[in-house]
Amino acid sequence: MLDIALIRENPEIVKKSMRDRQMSVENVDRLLELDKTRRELLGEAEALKAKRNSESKAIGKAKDPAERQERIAAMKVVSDRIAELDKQTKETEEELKNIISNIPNIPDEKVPYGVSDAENQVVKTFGTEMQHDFEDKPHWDLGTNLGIIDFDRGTKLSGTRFYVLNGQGAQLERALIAYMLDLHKKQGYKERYLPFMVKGDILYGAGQLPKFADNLYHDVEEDFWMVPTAEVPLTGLYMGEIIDEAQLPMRFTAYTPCFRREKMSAGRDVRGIKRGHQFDKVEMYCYSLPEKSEEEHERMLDAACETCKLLGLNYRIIAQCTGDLGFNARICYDVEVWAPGCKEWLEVSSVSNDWDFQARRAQIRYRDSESGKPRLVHTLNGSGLGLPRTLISVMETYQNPDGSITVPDVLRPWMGGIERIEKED
RNA sequence: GGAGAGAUAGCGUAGUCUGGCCUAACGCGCGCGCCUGGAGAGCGCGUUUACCGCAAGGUAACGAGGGUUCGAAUCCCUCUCUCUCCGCCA
Repeated sequence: MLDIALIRENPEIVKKSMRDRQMSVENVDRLLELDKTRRELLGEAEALKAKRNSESKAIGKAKDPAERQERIAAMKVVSDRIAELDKQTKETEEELKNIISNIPNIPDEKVPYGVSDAENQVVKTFGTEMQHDFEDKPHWDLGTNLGIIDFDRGTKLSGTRFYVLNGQGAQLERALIAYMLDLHKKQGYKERYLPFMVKGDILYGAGQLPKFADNLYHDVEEDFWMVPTAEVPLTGLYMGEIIDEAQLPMRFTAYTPCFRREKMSAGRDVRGIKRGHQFDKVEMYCYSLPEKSEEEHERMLDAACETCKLLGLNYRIIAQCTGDLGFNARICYDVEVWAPGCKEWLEVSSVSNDWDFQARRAQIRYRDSESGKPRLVHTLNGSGLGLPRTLISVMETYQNPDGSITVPDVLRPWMGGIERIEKED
């Protein structure tokens, strides 16, 4: 959420940011109108409340019954007017909140302008669009042939876009999770094991509601929401709190499955495990001092890249353009890994600095040691990494001519020391 | 799922029966000052947040939301969470 004062004073900056994001801006004028109305209503209501408070005290002290009755009757009129004003204020604030909740963060000046993800910019490439000197197979063939991915039984259990990992496939998934968590721990991120279902207000605080409700799974009976990313509970951890300045930065890492409804178009990303309604992810998150958040952003991007590098994958860094930038983000870099079998770059991480945008919505503050006043923290989040696509890249990058898969060195401790995944009996 | 007890400021608690002197006492913690060679003890002062306003100042918040009332921490309703006991369960 943006600061209403900022919108009031610089509506053109907000409008430009929304145009850059290819959004319509007419709501901004309505918002300014509501803001003005709200302050007028408050002014009148508060003056009347001041009068009522003092007069009510006086009534309490008044002895003469006739005088009391007279003053009570007079105050009744005032109270009715206050009730009316409060009602109008509430309605105004509801509409205002509804609009401001849907205004996205303002892109950083470093974010390149672009209409869609087609205009994202490659910042740096590490490695190549490599191909083996034999015919590269896509992971769905590799996985099916080795018996480590079972698409049919996944569909049987849960429908389209679900799959089952078998044996060493399952173990490889588990190994990747453990490897990533341990790596991020070394990088200074503290591990958390979190609930996979959260309450609605946590999703609101993280910026997922109300705008993205139709991408979420919701248990109506108990009003639980399945997390679409660990970012949501990681934001919720300190929602509404005032953090001791000495505690910052607070860096966390967590594994969770992610649940997304993804009303996907038929025919797009249908093969393999690239996009599903449930997938594993290891996330990084940071609560930062405002002055340090750019530094933390670099640090987090490095942490995500190091994961790819140590796995021996070919990867590149992409700067999201204004048209692709996520709602909460002020600036965001994607990390993509090369998959020689599918012959495409796969997004495995988005590393965003949300600035104070998410913190304002979730009311996450710290006490500034100099002024003694609470100030909003900056929050950052980044995948480290998304599992299925990392698994794809590992399988396809490390495939051998006979269809087996060499286990990357760094994963072997979690794979019982085996060097190669071969067809199981 | 059943029965009961609770939720007040950083923490612990008083106030609720009997509405007004309660934005709210007290203790602990924390901060500043005095005292001290230094520390402690002691003493004094201070210690929530948001919103409106140039300011003076004002308004709001006692788990959340609604209601009654001139006036609600206090009375009524709904909900959430915590604890204890019983039941059930991986």
